[in-house]
This record gives sequence, structure tokens and C-alpha cells, in this order.
Amino acid sequence: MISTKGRYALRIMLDLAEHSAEKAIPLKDIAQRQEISKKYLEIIVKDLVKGGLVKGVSGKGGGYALCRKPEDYTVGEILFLSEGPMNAVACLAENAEKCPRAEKCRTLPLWKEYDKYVKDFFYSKKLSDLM
Amino acid sequence: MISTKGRYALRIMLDLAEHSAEKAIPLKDIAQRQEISKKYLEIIVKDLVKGGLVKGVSGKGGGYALCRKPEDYTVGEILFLSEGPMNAVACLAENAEKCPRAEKCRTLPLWKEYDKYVKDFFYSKKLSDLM
DNA sequence: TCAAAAACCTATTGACTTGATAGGCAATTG
DNA sequence: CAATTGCCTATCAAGTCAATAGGTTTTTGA
Repeated sequence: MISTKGRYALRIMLDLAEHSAEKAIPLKDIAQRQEISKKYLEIIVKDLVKGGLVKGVSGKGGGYALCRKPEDYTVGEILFLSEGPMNAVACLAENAEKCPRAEKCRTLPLWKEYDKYVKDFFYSKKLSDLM
Repeated sequence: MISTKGRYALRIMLDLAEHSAEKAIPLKDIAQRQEISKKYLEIIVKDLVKGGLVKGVSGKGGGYALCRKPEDYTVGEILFLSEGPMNAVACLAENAEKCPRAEKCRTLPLWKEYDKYVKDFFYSKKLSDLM
């Protein structure tokens, strides 16, 4: 299940895409429009900054702005940056200790196929597709 | 992410499909073969019984057996029975209070599409496909 | 016949994740 | 220079996950 982190991240990106006119948008405005606590959005937008998807401008008159055009973002990169890798099952996680049953496991191929299927879906969608 | 409940449920079903020769298979055997605690499997198989996917036979010589042929089960029905509905996002859950933003939400259509995409995947796979 | 073997039932638990809230510091500008 | 805004760390309550534990009932097969 996709958590609020990923969902809100996408809404932030969309809000920026729809309202930015070359100038930075303060988080307060986004919070009001999206009806989400500004404090919570701060946590989420931090990851977007760290990941290089948006840039923050401090000080009065500051705010956030996209780094690229909306059509140059995929939904996948936004989502996976906020949610983490979103592996279908624990066996496929980065840090997972290699399962000794992997060779003979009847279900592992299914999870691998599903994992790719999901990633294909989100990487094929662009931010601009949602506007 | 798919939890152990759903994954183990599928492995139980597969084990039954591969080892049942008309007679019931005791959970102890499945637990040994699958290297999963029998006690934990009890919890999981209970849902499968309640959902009518397998039948349990009490008493000495008892165990569990499939109710249908492996090709007549979809992976989806096994998984969603164990995991619950697996809605992509909270907004789409059964019991979710209707979101007042639903009408104008830019992201809801994406989640709906994804939800269907995932369900299509699992409902199109048969248990026999994994054997 | 009766004891072993099996399903079935209820409760509990520790670790982790989720969805926030709170308070304050740093940077920038009108 | 004060208002505005981003940025940082910490904390928290509630819920979920992955089991474990101990007992009761049912049925067979020796």
C-alpha cells in the first residue's frame, strides 16, 4: 500500500507544476491548497530536495520550485524517492540476506515479475500526464 | 509490500497442490518442507479454510487438502483472502470515509488505474502456473 | 478402547512503521 | 531589521507485523 508520504509527495510536485510561474512557491500555500499540515509537508519535501527533484529558496519571498519541466519527471522517480524502493516482497529488498531457498522457491519468479510490472507502470507515467 | 501472510498462504497452497494424492496433508509436513513454524502456519491456513479454499480434516490421519484442482485457483483469490483487499491507497479502501477532495483530486485516477492493474495481474495467474 | 495425532481456538508480545506534532535555528529579503 | 520562509532534531500515539504460547476438541488406527 502506498503511504501518505508518496501520495503527498506527488501532490506537492503537481501543485508546483500547476502553480509555479518561474518564482518559488512557499510551502504554506501548498499546504493550504492541498489541505495538509505544513509541518508534515516539510518532512516530505525535504526528501524531494535531497533527491534533487525540487529546489528550496530560503528567506522572505522564498519557497520551492521544480528543477525540470513537468514532462521530464516520471511518477516513478517521485514515488520511489519518497517511499523507498517499494519492493514487492521482503526477499527482493536491497539489504535482504540471501534466502537459502531462493533456488528452489516456486514463488520467487512471480514476485520478480510483479516487481518489474509495478515499476514499469510508474516509470511510464509522467508528472505532466496528471495535470 | 506483500507480507508473509500472503506469501506463506501461496506456499501452503502450492505445497498442497504438489503433494496431495487424494489424502489430506498434515500441517506438520508442510511446515517442515517449507521451513516455516507450524504454529504460524496455523494462523494462515485458518483463513484459507474460512474462505473455502482448502478443507481441514481433524483427528489422527487428518490434515489439509485443496477443494479444487490447482488450475481452478487464481493467485489473486489466495493472496487477497490472506492479505485483505490490498488497496493501492487508503482513499480506495472499503471503509474509507468519502474524501471531500475526490472530485478534484489530480492523483485519484492514477491510483484507481494502478489498483486495477495490480488486481488484473494476480487474477490472471493460476496456481498451476507456479508448479 | 484409548492414546496418539491432528486440527482448531484465544491470547499475548516485541519490534517496527506510520502519520503526524512541536519547537527552535538559519537564511534572506522587502 | 523584522518578517518571512526554509531547514533541523526530537518526540509520540496508534497501529501493524511476525510470530510464540498454551490449551481444547476431534478422530483415527494400533
